[in-house]
Amino acid sequence: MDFKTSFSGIFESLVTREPLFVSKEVLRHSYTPDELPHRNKEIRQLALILSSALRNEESSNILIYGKSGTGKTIVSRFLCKELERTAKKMGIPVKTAYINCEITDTQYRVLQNLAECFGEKVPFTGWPTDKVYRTFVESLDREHQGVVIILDEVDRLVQKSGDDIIYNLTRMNSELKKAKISIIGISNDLKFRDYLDARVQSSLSEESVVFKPYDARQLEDILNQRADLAFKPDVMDEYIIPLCSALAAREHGDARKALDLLRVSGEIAERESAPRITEKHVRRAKDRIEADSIVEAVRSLPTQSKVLLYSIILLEERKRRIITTGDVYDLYSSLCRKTGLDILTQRRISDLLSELDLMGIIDSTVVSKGRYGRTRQIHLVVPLVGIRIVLEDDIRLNGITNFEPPQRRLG
DNA sequence: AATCCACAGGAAGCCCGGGAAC
DNA sequence: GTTCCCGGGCTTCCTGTGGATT
Repeated sequence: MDFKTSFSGIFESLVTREPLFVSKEVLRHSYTPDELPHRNKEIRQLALILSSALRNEESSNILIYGKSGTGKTIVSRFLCKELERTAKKMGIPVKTAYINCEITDTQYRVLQNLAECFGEKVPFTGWPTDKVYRTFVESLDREHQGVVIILDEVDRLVQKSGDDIIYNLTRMNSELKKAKISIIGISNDLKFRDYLDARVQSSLSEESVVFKPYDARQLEDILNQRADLAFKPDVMDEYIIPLCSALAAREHGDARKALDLLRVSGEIAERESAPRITEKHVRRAKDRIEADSIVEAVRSLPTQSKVLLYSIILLEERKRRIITTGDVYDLYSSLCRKTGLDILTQRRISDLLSELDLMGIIDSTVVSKGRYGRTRQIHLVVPLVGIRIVLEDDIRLNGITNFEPPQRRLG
């Protein structure tokens, strides 16, 4: 390689390049714009329900359904902000709390988080749950106030820890003397209601609002609105936004994906010092977003899952026949012996495989092979080479690279 | 029709680290 | 220090199962 030609002028190009962005923040998920296109109906519907908090009345609990990237979270947060602002102007005490149940996914932690939102100090573990509950109730009831609690991804919480928390929260009003509480549950799962106990079902979804996926044209409006703020004028071809919208619309109208796509396209173009964003950048952005999320997911896997995944890769490379749970477990065990790691039971491995399946790293289907039993058929759905490198990067997996798996007798 | 394989996946309970309260 | 709680990772034990084989 000729260093003189390849690197000469590198600083000039960095200094003189014109950034395409005015503000990248506008394209991030955390940004809440002043206007939310194509959600007027839902906003009005929800505002009507929540407005009773401003009249110091008990307001209904609400369940919001919709797939990811349909604006559920952003609309709820927007409304809470507005509610608090209006209440402050009117001199009415209203407080809102937002909890993401994907992270806060046990009864204890939800209550602990809520208590902390209201200024209580509760350790993240140690107390009996009912004590945390009491602390929270007392903290709420110290003054007359309306309280709105958003439980985002509430389906995850119920799936993991049952619906006791929801039951307790919805029942809380009968215990409160001064404060009034209402709950907004947000769920990605449209069938979520069916998993709930009948009592909880009726009390949580006194009102329900469905957020339909955006279609390509609506996504375009959203992107246009943000792009005006995010980019300098005239930095992209006019079909870039329709393209991003169309690509995202194919994936059930996920606005978040559309925004990511636009932002990353811009970043790629900027890094190349391109004067404009073109289709080429969008295509590349799409590939990169997909690859990055896989690599990140694999990198953050616990060691045991990494070894497990590594054995799937080795088997996949041999391509002898369809991979089953038993095959993977055999190879996994010998890898563990070689590295000195504990060998987990097949039961546990079965769960880890389900997790990998859920993450979309492998694809597995349970099939029955008659006399030859019931098992999972497994295959990798991510690029083999890429994740192999990520796995071999892990120091703890040292010593298993270039591992020759023992031949397994054929069944 | 009965059998049997190779697991899937539920239930219960253990162990550990983290923490509070006494 | 002892005793209590919580949650996560894990094991043990278990029942269930679809269809080829007997």
